[in-house]
Amino acid sequence: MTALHERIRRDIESRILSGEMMPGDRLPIEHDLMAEYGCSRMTVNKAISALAAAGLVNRKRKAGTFVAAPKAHAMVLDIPDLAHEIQESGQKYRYRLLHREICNAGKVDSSLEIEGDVLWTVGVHIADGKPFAHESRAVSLTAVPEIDDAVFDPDSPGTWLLKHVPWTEAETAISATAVSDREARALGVADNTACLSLIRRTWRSGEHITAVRQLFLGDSYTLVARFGASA
Amino acid sequence: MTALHERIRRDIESRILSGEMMPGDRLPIEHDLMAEYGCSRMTVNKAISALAAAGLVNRKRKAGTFVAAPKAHAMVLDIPDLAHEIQESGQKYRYRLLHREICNAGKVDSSLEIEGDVLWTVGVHIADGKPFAHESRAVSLTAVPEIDDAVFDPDSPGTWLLKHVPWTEAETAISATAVSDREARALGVADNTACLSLIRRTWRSGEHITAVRQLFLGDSYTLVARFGASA
DNA sequence: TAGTGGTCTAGACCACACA
DNA sequence: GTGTGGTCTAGACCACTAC
Repeated sequence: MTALHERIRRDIESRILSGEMMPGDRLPIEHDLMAEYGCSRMTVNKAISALAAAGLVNRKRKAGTFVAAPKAHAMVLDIPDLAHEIQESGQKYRYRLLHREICNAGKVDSSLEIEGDVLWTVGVHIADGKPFAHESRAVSLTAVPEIDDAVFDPDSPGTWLLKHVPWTEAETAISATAVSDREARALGVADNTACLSLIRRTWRSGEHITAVRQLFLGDSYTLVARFGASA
Repeated sequence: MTALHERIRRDIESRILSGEMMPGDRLPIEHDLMAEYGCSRMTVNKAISALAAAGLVNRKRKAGTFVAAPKAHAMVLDIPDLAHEIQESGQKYRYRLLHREICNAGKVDSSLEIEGDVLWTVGVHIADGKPFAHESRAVSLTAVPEIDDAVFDPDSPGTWLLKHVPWTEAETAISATAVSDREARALGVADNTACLSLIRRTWRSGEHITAVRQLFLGDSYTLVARFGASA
């Protein structure tokens, strides 16, 4: 038994997603939907408000409720967790630490855009013995002083951070780049191979916690973003 | 004057996003929030339900409402519209059609994964006279027969489709690749330059409308996905 | 079993935008 | 003015589940 407001929402949503109702079409007014479903206005309002929050419809006083034009930007991007993803597919995951150093952020890859004293780590993510991704990470020692005591060979610094330091904001920048010679060696590929570069920065109440740059081989890793098909 | 339920939602949201409340912490029960804000239970419920819908809290009967652990996957990806983006930055946008053909989908780049008879177009997006992105697109003639009459030199096929054929579902796959010699010539770059590849497919009520593969120079184009900072 | 959220009602007044 | 959504109330009963 699904809730009535949920049934109303799905009814209308499916009419929109199926193309039966086109962008710009006007929905019945709340009063008519009350009659149609035999319920109170609050229930109808809850259903339509949910659609409005999801961006499927626009509501205007006096004018009514209209099917919105789908927005191509603002898709939902699924960024899988490396260790989890690999283990799910039945492969054996491991992180291999290549470099670890306490230093000033100025010494680290400038694309990470972090400041102050940091713990800088470089390593590779390995699936069934095969290098899968290269990672260069800086963790702010001001924000996370206790990370100095952590050990990173079975688990990656990312896993350690997830367990110990919750973040409240994150940003991921995606671009393509050719691997440098050092990175190519670590990954076991030819120089200048095309790689997908993910730079992720996380904050906690405005304070920068960590920045990481991960390189994936271009032909073996794909990110997918979706819009629609919420059913 | 903001609505009361909105004020309650923001109050609690800011306590979570600031890190004042940690994942796992329990929120006050609805009855206590009623007293705190001097309102009815429906109003409190609307505020907390919105937080639950946004994934910031988890609600459990008998147990209470708890701050959720932030999910790294499911970030919001902003995919800018090419023509719009370029014109906003004060540059002059143009699309140059390189190839146009009615053919069977089998002849087109297999990565587009489309079937049946299609209109296949290849072209480049140009900003201030400089090639910016390479595009190969297939449009289903079954779904959009009228596209045969369209002209694509001032506007791109994507722009035409946006105006004429609303879609209901979309998927974007992001990867990195080295450009082929033909693509490199069209873009005016060296062979094997690392590029960001976006493959987007759109549907309308389950029917495949179009698939497009766009290549961007790796060092001049970045996608950004965000989590948090909803204020 | 009892505490908590999930849902719903039948009203009410207000704010806005179009006529 | 008038029609539409925006918000809110003061209850009610139910469903789940941790205790």
